[in-house]
Amino acid sequence: MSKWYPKKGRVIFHVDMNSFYASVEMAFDPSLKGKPLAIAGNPEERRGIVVTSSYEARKFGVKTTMPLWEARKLCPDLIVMRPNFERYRTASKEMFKILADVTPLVQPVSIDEGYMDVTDCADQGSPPQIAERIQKRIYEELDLPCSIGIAPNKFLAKMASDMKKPMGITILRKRDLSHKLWPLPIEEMYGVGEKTGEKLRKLKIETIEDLAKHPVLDLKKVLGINGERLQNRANGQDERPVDPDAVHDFKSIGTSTTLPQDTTEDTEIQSVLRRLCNKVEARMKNKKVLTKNIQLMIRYHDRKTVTRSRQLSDFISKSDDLFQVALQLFDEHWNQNPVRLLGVTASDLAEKSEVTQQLDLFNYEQYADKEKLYQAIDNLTEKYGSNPFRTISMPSEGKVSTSFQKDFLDDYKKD
DNA sequence: TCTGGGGTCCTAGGACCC
DNA sequence: TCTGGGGTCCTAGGACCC
Repeated sequence: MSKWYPKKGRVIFHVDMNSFYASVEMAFDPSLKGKPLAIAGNPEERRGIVVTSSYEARKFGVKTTMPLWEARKLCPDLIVMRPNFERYRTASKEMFKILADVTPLVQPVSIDEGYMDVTDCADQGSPPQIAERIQKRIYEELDLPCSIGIAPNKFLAKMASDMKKPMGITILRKRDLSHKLWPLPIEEMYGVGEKTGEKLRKLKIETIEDLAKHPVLDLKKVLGINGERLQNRANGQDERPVDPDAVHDFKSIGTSTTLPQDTTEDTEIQSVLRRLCNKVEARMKNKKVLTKNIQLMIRYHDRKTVTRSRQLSDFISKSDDLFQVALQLFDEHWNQNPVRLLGVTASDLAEKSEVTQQLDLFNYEQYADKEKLYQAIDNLTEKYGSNPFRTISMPSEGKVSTSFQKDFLDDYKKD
């Protein structure tokens, strides 16, 4: 039997920027400070919603996702700006640079929040000291407020950063659970949204403590595997590591738009799909990836939303190719009702360089040496899992069909 | 004259293969 | 003369988060 060692706990931070977009605008133009401000998509058009609002605006009841007309009714002096994403991205980069000065173990989860594993940063001071220093630097150097949660894992750190806003630092240890976490209403738990909240209420679960103590089989019946996971979290258990590389392996690139008016007009629909595909192409190019799966999203007047996708035999990246698939999906599945929103998403992505590298594998003169070929195959298998050969051919860069690859490989292995 | 746009993860059924 | 069981892939949809 192995010797028992006390398991060294982790120290995880969750850094959460306070009303980020609004705060960035205020840092950019200090005359906005102290005023009710909302950032909203398309303030001029109908269907604008509040994306972020300043604390001054929140006092009037303005909330994220609230339709703009409603926000203006609640707060007639509301200053409304459209988002400047470039500005936010720049601020975000600066913020993450400050975090990276503490440790490389930083995992961005969105433009305005991230986790840090500072377990091994004891040389820089106690966790609260480190957190204070981070908060101070972000405030003094970028003029931006943030809240920081300190806890033994991601879930608790996330909950902690939410407890004091703005400019809070909250420590949530295991021994604090019963008085800091458990009294919260179940809807405030990260991972519990509207639907799950309703299901839990039906089980008479009203606080996080109720969830923590509920028979787990009951939860599994209603929520599946998620029931068990939520209960573990309610009990302060969460083993997920802080993964600095998680940002790099993104899984899809998509864009969508709500039309100015619902339409059944074929030419308009086509031109919107074109625009969406152009945008996806540009973003894929930026990230140097190709796609093998295109998904089309159609939302109708009654907000009923339908998604249809197609798995392709070849990697594509050109707008024309994307458009061809998207339009085909549209024609096959549109029910002729007025369309409110259209979206195009590329998934099953692969890095362009690696797809090219895979192609090279089948330039087989290069692999006259069988050992070398097998080595190359093993490398790819290790990298991509059991079957790297499904994802090889690219129409635009030398025609190599999947079946050919398979046959070729079978032949090659025979002798 | 309500409810955007960017994502992730999970589930479930059917096809298909062995 | 009657239908197993496991695994993977594909598709569609739901839930959640910021």
